[in-house]
Amino acid sequence: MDRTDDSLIALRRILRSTELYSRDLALSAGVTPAQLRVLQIVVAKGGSTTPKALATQMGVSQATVTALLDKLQKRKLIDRVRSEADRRQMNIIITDDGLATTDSAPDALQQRYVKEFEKLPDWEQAMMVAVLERVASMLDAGDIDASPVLTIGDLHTDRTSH
Amino acid sequence: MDRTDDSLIALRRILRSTELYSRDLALSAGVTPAQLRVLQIVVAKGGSTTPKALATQMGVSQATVTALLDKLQKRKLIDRVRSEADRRQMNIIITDDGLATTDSAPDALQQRYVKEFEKLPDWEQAMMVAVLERVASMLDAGDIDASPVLTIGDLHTDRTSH
DNA sequence: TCATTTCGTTCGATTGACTAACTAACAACC
DNA sequence: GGTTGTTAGTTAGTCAATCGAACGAAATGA
Repeated sequence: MDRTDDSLIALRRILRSTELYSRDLALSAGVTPAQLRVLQIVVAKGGSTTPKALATQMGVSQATVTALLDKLQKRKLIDRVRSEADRRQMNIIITDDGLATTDSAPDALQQRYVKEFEKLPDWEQAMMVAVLERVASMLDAGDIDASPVLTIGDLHTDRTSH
Repeated sequence: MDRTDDSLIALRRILRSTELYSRDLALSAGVTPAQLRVLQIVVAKGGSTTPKALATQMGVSQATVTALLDKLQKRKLIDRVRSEADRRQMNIIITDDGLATTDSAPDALQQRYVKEFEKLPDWEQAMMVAVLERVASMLDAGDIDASPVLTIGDLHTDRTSH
């Protein structure tokens, strides 16, 4: 029918697959999706960060982050340590149990996607990156700064997509 | 430069934008995302359907649908009418106010995306569709029932395959 | 110094989701 | 008919995630 519809349908499939995976991954890791996201961000930041940074990156309020951290701390997946440099800040530290939890998240989405992506010829990879970035910029409001860590997998890079 | 990371980052930006927009969208229509999604499905079904059908399509329990319908009915966006054919069933009928709500839902994400997409030259549209469908199939488990309505609520649809 | 801002938390509320238990209606069957 | 089982929807109770508002403690700056 229409190319616009085709592209919307494909986009929707992408969104839905990702969401479904993220739920399954979180549940099989024994935490909720939001909690797993927190753990993954802390890991991506090198094992420690602050509630403020988490709230910004996740796009939720500090109050929400506090609630999530309460649950994670109660289960000993993270620790809170007051910062020496700025005593208003709390350092959120991932524990060994927390690391084990993120490690045990199978992350099937990333594995499958990455595996298939890397099988593609060079020109096709380049084309896909170009198109995805174009779509992202078409959707991106511009006032969005945080690049959230979803359950697609860890990225070595830590950019704030502009 | 790592193309795999670049593509994952772009994907995350896409997911992120969609998620943020879906919130604003529903709020500016004066209903919550889940409630808007109920209204949209009822409209898509021709203005009337049953709670059971809604629950199936949304991938949530009937109890959840009942709670959503309670709120929508209290605001006179839908009506409940007991079926004559099978008196166990309720027909969920959208009201004029409900129709007005779905019509006024700006759906900024889709509108902006569509507007920009349709400005692109033909070959570029074709390339984008091809890439998006490829990504979708790389992510997709295989079960699809995608419509060209891009709302985040659809992410919870139809988890029968998991 | 003192006002302002920032950081994190607490509190109260709402939304959306679940399960379990219930009522009402239909469908078979003997 | 009456009994049994299934299906549709609701009710009740619970929980996670989220928000805004109000707060105390700490840093900043005029």
